[in-house]
Amino acid sequence: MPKSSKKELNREGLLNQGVVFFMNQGYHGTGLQEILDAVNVPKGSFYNYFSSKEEFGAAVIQHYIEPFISRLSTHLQQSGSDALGAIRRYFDELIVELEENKFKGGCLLGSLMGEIGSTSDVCQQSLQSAIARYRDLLQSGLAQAQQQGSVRTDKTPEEMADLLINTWQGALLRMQIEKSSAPVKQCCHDLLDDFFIR
Amino acid sequence: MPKSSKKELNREGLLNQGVVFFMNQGYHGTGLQEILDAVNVPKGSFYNYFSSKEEFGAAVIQHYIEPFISRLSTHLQQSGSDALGAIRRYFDELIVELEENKFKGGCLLGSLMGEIGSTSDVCQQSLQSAIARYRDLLQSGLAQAQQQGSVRTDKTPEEMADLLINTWQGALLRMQIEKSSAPVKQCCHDLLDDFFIR
DNA sequence: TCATTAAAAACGACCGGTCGTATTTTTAAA
DNA sequence: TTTAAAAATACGACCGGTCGTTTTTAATGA
Repeated sequence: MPKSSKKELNREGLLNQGVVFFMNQGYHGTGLQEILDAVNVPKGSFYNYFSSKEEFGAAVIQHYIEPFISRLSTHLQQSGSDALGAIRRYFDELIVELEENKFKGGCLLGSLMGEIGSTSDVCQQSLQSAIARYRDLLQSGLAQAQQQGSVRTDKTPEEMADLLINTWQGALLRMQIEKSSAPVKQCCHDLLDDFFIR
Repeated sequence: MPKSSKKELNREGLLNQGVVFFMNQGYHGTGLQEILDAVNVPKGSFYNYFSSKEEFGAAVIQHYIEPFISRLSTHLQQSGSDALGAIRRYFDELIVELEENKFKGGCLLGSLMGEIGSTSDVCQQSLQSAIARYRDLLQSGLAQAQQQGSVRTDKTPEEMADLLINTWQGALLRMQIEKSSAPVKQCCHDLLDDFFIR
């Protein structure tokens, strides 16, 4: 086995487990040891992969958002003349997975925004860029939908993308403590089937 | 000074500082010692006031929501025939204060929902009841506004109250990392000046 | 052989919580 | 009303453990 790929494999494993633990227990609620044990990486080796827990956190954030961007991007590319439908189907997919996970977790970005968004500059910047990338993609999808006539044009795509992201985040928090998918479903219905339509 | 009130005073001080620290640094990011030092209460005395950090957290949550409920309640009572205006003015007030605080903090409920909403049963229940109380009040205000003809009646007050709370929470998270009041302003405008009106 | 990297061991600081004890407050009997 | 017993509170030292990080040693590759 090539040595360089094993290191990359370990790094990937750390990031994956970082997502899981940070999501379930929060940033300060998760010790490096837990993550390291889950990937069988010695504690002393951690700093060969990341320079600090904070930098690790920032990397986890970027690692977390990637699949969401690529999935939404795929949906948008597939459905040529129905961008709004693509967005609907994308969120419906997410809701199904949330239900499968019994409403544990929610969104790592939302949780970390509240926990360390104001205290860690490094993570704050990572959160900023992650959300900006996500927002830009959603915005382009809504712009498509506007051109296709399925979404109101008296609001900018940016405004609607921000509103959708923010409401989704709030609904995810709510879902966690209500242990119900009603908030996220309501969120999608209110915005995608009503407010965004004119 | 009556001695019995000193205990109540200490307890109150602990709760107040608990709100501040939990909001700025999160639950796991805040040590009891920090809070105790801020109120000049010895470590050993803490457990005369609260049985554990977790129970303390649950109490802090209830302590936090109280002023918001009474403030919104006051606004609703004052403006007899303009419940929607009362809600608008209430949130406008909050926005001003958020700007004064330079967007540090946000909402304790939102932060704690993400951080410990899934791990601490005690705090989860406290969050549930706090939000339910807040939601019920907002719901009654929206119902008034419906009867007054200023809010659409094809959606239930409960649905709109939930949507407003969730969007507000998400916007507060967003505000923290963007260091701008634009998200919360947008949230109020989109819902209170558009979506709720028909 | 000698740099470079992985891993083990150790670091001090701090965590939430407990302990014994001193002091105060409450209760109830005298 | 006084007094004794009991319950509650105040307090700081201290518990075992874990935190994130650093230093030191072992292994590896050129």
